[in-house]
Amino acid sequence: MSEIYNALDILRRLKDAGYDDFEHPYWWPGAGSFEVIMGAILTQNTRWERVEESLAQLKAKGLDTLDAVANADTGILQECIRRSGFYKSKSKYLQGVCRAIKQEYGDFDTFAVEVDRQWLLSQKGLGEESTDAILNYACFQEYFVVDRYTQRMLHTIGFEFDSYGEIQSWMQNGLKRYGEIYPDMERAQLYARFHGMIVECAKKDKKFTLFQTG
DNA sequence: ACCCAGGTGTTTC
DNA sequence: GAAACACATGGG
Repeated sequence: MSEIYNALDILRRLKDAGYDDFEHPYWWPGAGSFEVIMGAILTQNTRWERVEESLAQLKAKGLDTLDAVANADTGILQECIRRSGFYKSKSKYLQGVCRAIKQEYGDFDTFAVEVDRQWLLSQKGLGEESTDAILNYACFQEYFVVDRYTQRMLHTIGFEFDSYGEIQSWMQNGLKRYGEIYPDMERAQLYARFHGMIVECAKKDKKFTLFQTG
């Protein structure tokens, strides 16, 4: 098996192992929609299955639009997302972000076109990962999402980094020639699929044996 | 009973 | 800056 030297090698190995097998081209459920904002906050330090339950609860209460969440009763909102953990903080963040988006951009579609990374980072409850998840999966912008899975995978391979930004740069710079593997794919979609492959690999193969040497 | 999960904010050195 | 801690629920 060939060695891992850069992000392109990782991408190639995941693809060859069959992890590029998605129902949707952008992997994240509801990509391009308001739902991504909800999921990005709800999934913080929480299993995705809990997020799916919360999203279903929210939808059942009609809290699946920007306006509805912005105007929601806080108690109802908290009850819907309780099983995702940190429900008091997260309800505050969800509502705060939705209200800020309404005030600054008016509606989700305008937000998706006009928002930038700095604006998202200035919102309470949105750190680097959640911000990049929204930028990539809701706005289709070219930001690679660095999550705990990605960090663990890189550590398993033997790479050490000091910060989120270093990892993101290393991944994005290393993917400059991704066209060798995916000739006709948009860069934003490539980032999304790559991140998706890492997550699916992590779930199936918690120790990342696919990347263990020796 | 203990540890972890698709993080982030606050406090403290 | 970068550690240490709180935030909360639920499954292995």
